[in-house]
Amino acid sequence: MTDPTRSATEAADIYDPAAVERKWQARWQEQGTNSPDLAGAPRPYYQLMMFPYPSAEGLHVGNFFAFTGNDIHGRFQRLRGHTVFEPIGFDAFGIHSENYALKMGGHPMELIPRNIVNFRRQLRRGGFMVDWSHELSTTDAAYYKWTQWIFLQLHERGLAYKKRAAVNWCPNDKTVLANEQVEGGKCERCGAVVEQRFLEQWFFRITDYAERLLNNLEWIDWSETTKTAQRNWIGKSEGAEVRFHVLDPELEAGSATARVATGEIEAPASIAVFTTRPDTIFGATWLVLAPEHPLVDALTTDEQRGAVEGYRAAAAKQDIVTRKTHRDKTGVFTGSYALNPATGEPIPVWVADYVLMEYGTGAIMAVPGHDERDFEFARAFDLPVVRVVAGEGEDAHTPLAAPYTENEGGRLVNSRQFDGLSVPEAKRAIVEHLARKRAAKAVVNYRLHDWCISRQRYWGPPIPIIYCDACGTVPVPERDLPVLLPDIEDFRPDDTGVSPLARHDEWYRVPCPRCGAPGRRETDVSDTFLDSAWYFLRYPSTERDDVPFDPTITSKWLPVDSYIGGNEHAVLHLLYARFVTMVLHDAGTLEFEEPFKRFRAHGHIIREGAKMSKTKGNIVNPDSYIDEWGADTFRTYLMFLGPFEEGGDFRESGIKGPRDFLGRLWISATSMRTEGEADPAVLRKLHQTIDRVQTGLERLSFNTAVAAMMEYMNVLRKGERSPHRDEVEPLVQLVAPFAPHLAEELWERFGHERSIFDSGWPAYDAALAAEDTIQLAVQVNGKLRGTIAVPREVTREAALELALAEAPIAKFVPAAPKKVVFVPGRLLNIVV
RNA sequence: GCCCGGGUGGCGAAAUGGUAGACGCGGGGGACUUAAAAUCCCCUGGCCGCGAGGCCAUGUGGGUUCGAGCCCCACCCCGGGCACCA
Repeated sequence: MTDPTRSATEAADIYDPAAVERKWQARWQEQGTNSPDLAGAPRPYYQLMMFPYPSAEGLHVGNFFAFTGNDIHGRFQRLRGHTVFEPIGFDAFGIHSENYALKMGGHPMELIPRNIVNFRRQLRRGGFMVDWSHELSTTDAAYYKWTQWIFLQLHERGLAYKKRAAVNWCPNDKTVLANEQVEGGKCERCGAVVEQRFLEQWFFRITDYAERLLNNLEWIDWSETTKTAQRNWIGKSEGAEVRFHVLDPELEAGSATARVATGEIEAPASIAVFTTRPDTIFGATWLVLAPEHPLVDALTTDEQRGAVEGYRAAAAKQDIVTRKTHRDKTGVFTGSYALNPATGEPIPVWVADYVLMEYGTGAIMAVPGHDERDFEFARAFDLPVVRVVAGEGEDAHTPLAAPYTENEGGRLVNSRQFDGLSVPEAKRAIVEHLARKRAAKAVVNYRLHDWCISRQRYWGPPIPIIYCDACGTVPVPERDLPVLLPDIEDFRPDDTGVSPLARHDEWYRVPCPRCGAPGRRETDVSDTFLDSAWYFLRYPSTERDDVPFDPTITSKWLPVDSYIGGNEHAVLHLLYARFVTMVLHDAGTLEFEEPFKRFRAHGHIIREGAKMSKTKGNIVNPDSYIDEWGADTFRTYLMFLGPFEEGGDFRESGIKGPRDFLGRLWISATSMRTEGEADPAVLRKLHQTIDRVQTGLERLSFNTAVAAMMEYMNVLRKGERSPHRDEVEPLVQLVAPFAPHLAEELWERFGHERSIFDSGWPAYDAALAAEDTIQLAVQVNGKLRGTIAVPREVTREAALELALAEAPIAKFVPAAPKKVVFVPGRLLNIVV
C-alpha cells in the first residue's frame, strides 16, 4: 500500500522542466533581470551574437546552438561580476525577405513582423539572457535612418562614389549580385546562371583601407581561421610594375628595335604590367592585355583588326563567371611588338581573356617557363618558352616539361648579369636595375575590390541621394532623414535594371534640397551588409532618436568584448563592419578603430553528415525538443555534443545523458543535508571541477565543461550519505550558464532571494583542489610498467626507490638505470 | 591548383610533449518489479592468456625525443573556403 503523504511530497519534488522554465522566464521579464543599467554599469561586458535573418521557418537547431554558446559565455561573465549586455535584433532587409514575400504573395512589411514575433517566442523559450529593451530591426525607420546617415558620412568623405561597372546580373532575381553572391557561375540564392551587365552603381572605397584592414589583423583577438580568410580576401601581393615600350607598328620591327633601344627614336606608347615575379623578366616572351584594356585599339594593326575586334566583342558578351572559370586559353595577336626592357628584344603583344582588367594594370608579361597559365598559352599558340630559373639539379638547358613555379628555391639562369642569384635576391636586384632605367617600380596590389552597395531592389534602405539637373548629385541633408521606404503594393523587380521605386513618381520626384528645382531620388537601395555593418553600435543606444549612438554610452560599452558568429561571415560582414568602424573613427565619431575585441567562429550543426538546409529537408526545429526535454536539457545537450568551435552532428539519441545529469542534480539539490560537515575529498573534487569548468567557459570549450560537471556529479552520487549543501550549491552555480532556469529554481529553494546570476562565481581554491597522494606513472624506456601511489611532493630519489620496490616494475630493470627522467606529479621514466 | 580545418573505440568525443580513450551515447550482464518502464550497480579498444600479465593500437611511411595523438618531413583521405588575382 502506498503512502499518500509520501507520494505527494515526491510529486512536488519531481523535476518538471516545463513548469520551472515557464516560471523563470516570466520572473526574468517581470523583474527586468536581463536588462542592465547601461549608464551605471561598473564593469560592462558586451556579449554580442550575430543577429539572425528572421526567416519564416524560425530558428533552427543551428541558430539555437550558436545562441546557446553565446548565452552561456554571457551568463558566465555575469556570474563573474560583469554587467553583461546581451542584445538581439533582426537583420530583416534584403533579398531573402523580399523573395519570400514575392513567393508568398504578401508584403515584407507585414510578413517580416510576423516572423519576428515567432523568433522572439523561440528566443524567450530558449532562456537566453537577452535584453529585450534594446531589440532592433534593421527595417525600422528609426534604425535605417542611421544606416542612411552612415552612407552620408562616407559620401562626405569621398568614400562613396558612383561608377558604371560590369556587374553580375541574375536574370531570375532580376538584380545585381555582389561577386560574393555568385557561386560557381550561379546565383547563390536561386541558382540561375549569372550574366554580365553594365549599370551605374554606388561603391564604397574599402580598398583605401586595405592595408589597415590587413595590418590590424596582427593584434585583434579573433579566431585564426577568420583572420586567415580575411587576409586571403584582401589578397596583398608585392611585386613590381614594369613598363614595356611599344614599337611603332608602322616601322619595320628589326630596325626600330635598335633605334628605340638606343634612344634614337621614342616608342609611341608603353604598356605597364604588374608582376610578382620581376626576377623572371628575362623569360618574358610576350605581353598580354585584357580585352578591355584601353591600349588595345591603338596597338591593333590593320591586318589584325578584324580578329581582335571579334575577340573583344565575344569577351564583352560573355558573363563574368564563365569567363573566370573557363580554363582553355584563347587569345589573339594585336600585330604589335613591345621591347622587353631587360633583354632589349621585341616581343609580341597579345589580347587574351585570361588577363583581368580589374586587377593590377590589366596587362601582364607572360613568362611561360615559370607560370602555369602562360605555359598553357604558349602551348596553345606555339610561343617560345625560356627557362630563367633552375631548381635543384637543373641548369639553363634543362628542358621545361612543365612550368617551374617555385617561388623560393632556385637560381637564375639565362638572365645575363643576374645569373646565379636566388629568386628573392633577383627580385630585388632586377627591380633596382630596371628602376634606374625608369622601367620599373616596386608596387603592391590587392585583390580586394571596392564594395558595391547598390541594389536595384525594393526591400532595403533607399540610398539618400537626389539628382538635380542644376546641382548634380546632392546628398539628402541629415535633417531630412530618414528617406522613408514607401509602402508600395508593386515591389516586384522587373528587367529594366532599375529599382521598382522608380515606378512611383510620388516618391521619385522630389525638389532638390539645394536649389529647390525638380529633382529625382536615387532609386537604388543599399546592400543588407551595410545594415549589419554597424548594428552593434546601435544596440546600446536604441532609445536615442537624435543620434545614431550615444557618445558616452558608446565609449563605455564599445568595442564589443565578445562577438560570436558563423565563419560564413568571416570576410564580408566582418570586413565591412571593420571598415565602417574605421571610417567613423577617422571621422572622429568613434574612439576605437576595431569594433570587436574578440571574435570566435562557432561550428555548425550538421544532420546525417550534411549541412542543414531547406533544400535537403534536414532542418531540425528546436521547438519540439524543448517541448519534450525542456530548454535547459536541450541547451546542455547541444553544448555537450561537440566542440563549440567545430560544431557536430545532431542526433537525438545523445540527449539522455545531459537530461540524466540535470535530473540527478535536481535530486541531489532537493535532498541535500545542511547539518554536519562536507566531505573533504568531495570538496577537493569540487575545486578541481570549478577550475575545469571555468577554463572551459573561458575557452568556449563547453563540451569539456559539461563533462567535468558530470564527473563531479558522479562523485557526489557515490557518497554514502546524501550530499552536503556545501558540495551542491557551488555546482548549481557552475551549471547555471547551461541550465539557467533549473539553477534559478534550485537557488531559490536554497533560500536565496536574488537571482543566481547575481550570486557570483564560486571561488577556485588551488590549495583545496590539490591531491595529497598522487598516482605516479612509472615507465621503463618510455613504456608504462605501472603506477605508484606517492605523496604529492615526492622527490626523484624517493620515487625511484618506491618504483624499484615494486616487483612488476623492477623486473623490467635488470641493471642500474642509465638515466632517470622525473616529471614531478606526473611520471618517472627509467631508461635502461 | 592554392589556403584553412580535420582523421583517435560500435558512435559523439577527451588528452599544456608525460598513465590514450575522460565524459556521454549505444551494447552486454545484474538488482528492484508479477511484468514492463523508470531507477540503481558492474563490464565494455583489439588480440593472446584460466590467471597474473603480455603484445598491438590515435589515416600511411619516415624522423626528432628518455618519452609523440600532439613537434618535423613526405604522402593518403574527408570537410570548408578561394580560385585565370599575374
